[in-house]
Amino acid sequence: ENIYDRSRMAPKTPIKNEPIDLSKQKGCTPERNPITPVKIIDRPQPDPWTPTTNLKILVSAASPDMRDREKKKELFRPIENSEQSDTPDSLQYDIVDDSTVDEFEKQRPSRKQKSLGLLCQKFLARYPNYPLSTEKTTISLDEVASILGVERRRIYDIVNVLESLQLVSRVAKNQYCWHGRHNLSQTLKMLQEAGELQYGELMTSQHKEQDLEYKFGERKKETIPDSQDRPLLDFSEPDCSSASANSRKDKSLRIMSQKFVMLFLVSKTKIVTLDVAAKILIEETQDTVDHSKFKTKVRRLYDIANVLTSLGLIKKVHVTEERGRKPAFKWIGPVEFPERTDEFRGHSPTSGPLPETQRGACAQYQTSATGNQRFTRHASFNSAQPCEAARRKVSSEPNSPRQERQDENCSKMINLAAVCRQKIEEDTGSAKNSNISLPFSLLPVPGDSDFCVNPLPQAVFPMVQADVPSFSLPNGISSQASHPSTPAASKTENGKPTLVPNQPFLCFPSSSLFMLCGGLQENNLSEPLPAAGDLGNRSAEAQAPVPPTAYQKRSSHKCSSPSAPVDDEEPTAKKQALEHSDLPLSLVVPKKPSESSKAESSPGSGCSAAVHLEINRPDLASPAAPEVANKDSTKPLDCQEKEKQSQNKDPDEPPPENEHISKENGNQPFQPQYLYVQPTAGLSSFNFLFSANQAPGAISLAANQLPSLSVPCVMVPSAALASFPLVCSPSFSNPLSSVPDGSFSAAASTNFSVSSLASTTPVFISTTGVVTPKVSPAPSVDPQQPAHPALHLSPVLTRSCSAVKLDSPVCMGHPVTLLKLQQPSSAPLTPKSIRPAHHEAFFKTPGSLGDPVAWKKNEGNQTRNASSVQRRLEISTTSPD
DNA sequence: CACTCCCGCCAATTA
DNA sequence: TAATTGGCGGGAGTG
Repeated sequence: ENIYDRSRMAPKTPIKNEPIDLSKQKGCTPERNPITPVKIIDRPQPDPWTPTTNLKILVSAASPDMRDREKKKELFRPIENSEQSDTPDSLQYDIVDDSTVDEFEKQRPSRKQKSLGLLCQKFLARYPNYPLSTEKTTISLDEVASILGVERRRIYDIVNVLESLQLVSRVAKNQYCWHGRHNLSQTLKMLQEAGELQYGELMTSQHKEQDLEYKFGERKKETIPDSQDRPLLDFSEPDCSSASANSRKDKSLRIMSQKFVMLFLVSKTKIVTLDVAAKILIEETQDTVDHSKFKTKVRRLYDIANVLTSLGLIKKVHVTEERGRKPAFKWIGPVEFPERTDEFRGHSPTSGPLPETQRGACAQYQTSATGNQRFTRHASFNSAQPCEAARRKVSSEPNSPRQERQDENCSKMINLAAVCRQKIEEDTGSAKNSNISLPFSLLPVPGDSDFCVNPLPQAVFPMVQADVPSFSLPNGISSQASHPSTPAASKTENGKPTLVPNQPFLCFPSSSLFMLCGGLQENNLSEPLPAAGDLGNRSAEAQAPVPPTAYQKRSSHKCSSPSAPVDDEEPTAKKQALEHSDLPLSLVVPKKPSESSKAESSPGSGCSAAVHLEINRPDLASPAAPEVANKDSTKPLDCQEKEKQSQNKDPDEPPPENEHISKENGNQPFQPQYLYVQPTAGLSSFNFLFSANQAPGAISLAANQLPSLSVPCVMVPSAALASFPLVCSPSFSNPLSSVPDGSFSAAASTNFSVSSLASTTPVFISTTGVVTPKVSPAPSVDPQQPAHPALHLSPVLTRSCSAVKLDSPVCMGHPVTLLKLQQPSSAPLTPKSIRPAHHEAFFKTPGSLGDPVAWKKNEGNQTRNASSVQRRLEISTTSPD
């Protein structure tokens, strides 16, 4: 560090080419400022020039090996201890062999040693992950290049990617400011949102069958106003913006990196194959896919992937499909973004108590968003590189450059999100004009808009957060829900608040799964749970012991973790464990599922889709729904919003229990209460809705409180993504006995298995009442008989769902039935029918999407601006000193 | 041979 | 105009 400080002095431009060997300079004291950047000779000399050098060296030495290992193992274990180790995960692993290797390594700098990934690690090693806010670390490109012994060009590669994640920002020529990972979670969150908008459809729709599907296997999100189908944005669409020069920037590594990350965040499996990513990223056309272009894209993706790997956000895996095994990357970073992922990821396996934090975060988020909105304008276009333009422009405004930058970044992101939303809105509703950025929250869209769900993460969050802390959802839910609900419920029914409050949930942290169990209260409950419990004995334990509250054991990790740390980074060990389930390295994906098969294969997708559908169809919601909504209002605030959206669905779902439902609906005696759970950890975009009241009576959870169990849960894929596996067993509580009504019964237990892929993804939700009554006979349902039956799923769902039944390892022992919620309407649909629609959606280019014109217009304008904008950042150059 | 991806030419941007 | 950035793709290293 010392080094830099000094060195950083004046930013002189370095001489570019002189081949000075810094390498030799080892001797040199770090101090020597690398004013001129010299190229260093390739061989990286491990010699310690600077104090930190040693570390680097070690790392480097080890790293190559490490990399290899990675492949084999899981390399990333988060290192908790080392603070120094900047890089969260990756770095550390390197350390392994250090001693031995280095020398010899030096000797022969194999290609690996020069790898960008390694280089990136070295780079990251120089800076703290979480720098004190106070000190701003300035990065001098030249300096770094010389220190690391590489050409600047390589540094740009790294910095550009880091910049896309806002780990650094460009301050001026040759100068970058190191921000560390403080903002990482926010950035990811924004990307996720943007990604959902942008790619949600794709994901869902993609039919590219070959490529995409297997991966995503599903269309996760149609949630988006499919009707419109338009993707939202194109962020960086290069093509469009010919106007200004989108030219370079559009294609920029930076944008590509963001998109790439988005894909992960949107993907339910969290695995993205290179080729798919390349295709998606080649916005131009899937069609034209030039081979050459494709190749180039892939090269770039490797570059990006190497950096992301160094950051510990992804790891390489292989997806096996028919054709064979394809290289792919799996997201191992945080899935949820509480606010500060960082913290979590660090370690706290325990439930991260985020509540406040998150809220705070949210608040900030919003704030920033709003604050930034101004940026939005620029960005609005955002489709095309909003980011850069924004940032650069912003910079133009001189306030505090740095801050602004960050703001900018945030703003950019936000803008994007906003844009997306807008679009969505537009789609849904109507208004198109608005270039404007919306603030943050989505708007409820007129009419259908409900779907919007996605958009509102914030609101949701709070809830979750709250929950999380304690035990993750359950508590929070229960608590919140209960409270609010209680009154209502109580009124309605016996006045028991029971609904929510007591529900027990189980969450399985498995990366993707969540289990929700209702009705823990009852003793019985425990049983079922336990079964499930495989995953976590604890879960069982927890539940058992604690009646009212739900506890999630693992969930705590996950759920709570909204931070989702689990998989992500932190717990290596955990991770591994989880991962096992998830996927080791290779996955096999059913790429081409025959249709029928397909259903099976992609349960998750199906489900998601189904869910999605539901969402979309407000119609479903019986008239009651609205009312309900109102009522809901009584409920917890947070929830309400979500609920609204969800409501539609819910109403339906509950129905599964015919009786109750009917009653309910009619009477609405129960107010349907839903709890919305934000997708916290791992779930990227799922929303959970729990109907607090739902069928309380039906459920008859005797327990006063417990009744909650019976509450049907609805998963809503948040906007697009949704594809997470969830399992909710409303009835869990006693599936058997529990169902007084019977209606429930079936639903009661749920299982879901993770499909192979699934491990990560599939989620199932069973609502107590399955939406479609048709199927099953409630009565018949046995807990054991899985599945089935009872519910009916929309076709789509069905297939997926049906498949679902499996027992995943996760599954608990006892057989649970899975229930899927579907929309009523859906039933008739066949998957096929559905698909087509999706197809279209597929890759559309932005233009294709919505109104091309409109878009373009906007974009164009913006673009111009953007283009015009140049980087002004300059450094005041005042040397710090 | 297929994957990876390093290397550095050279154009677009900036200064 | 010079320097900085960074797209791009040849082709080498690896397995």
